[in-house]
Amino acid sequence: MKTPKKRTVKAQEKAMTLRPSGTREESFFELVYQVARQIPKGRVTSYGAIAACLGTKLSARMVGWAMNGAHKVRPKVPAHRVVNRNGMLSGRHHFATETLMQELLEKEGIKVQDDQVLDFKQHFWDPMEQL
DNA sequence: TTGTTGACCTCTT
DNA sequence: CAAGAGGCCAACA
Repeated sequence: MKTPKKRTVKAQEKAMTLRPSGTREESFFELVYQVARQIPKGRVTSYGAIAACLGTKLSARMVGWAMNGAHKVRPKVPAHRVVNRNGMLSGRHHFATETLMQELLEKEGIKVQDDQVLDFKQHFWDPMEQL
């Protein structure tokens, strides 16, 4: 019996390539992207909400990391509609321009001030509501 | 190969 | 009420 606690790179790669369950390329990232794409215009959500929708609210960090390549995947993922639990534009620094996120949100009808979404609760969109 | 970091969230002291 | 630590998964050095 080999202690499975030790996850070697090979094991990870194997899990990603073989997929014992049968799933092919549905990794955490893909799920995040799909959920983020379902965000309606003029609405915003939080990383934790997406993570919770996937079943692992503890992996909220991964959601943010997934957004790191959001602009690389196609179709593009509206990462600007995703903010933290406080409604703060924590990821604005990672966009092409720091104001891009705010501009996009304002363009969709969302008011942002002080890197914070006004009426965040009002514009909040729950992924579980659609899924 | 291992170790550290990362656009977070929640609990505990 | 505020601050600190823990935990998740994946990519980078």
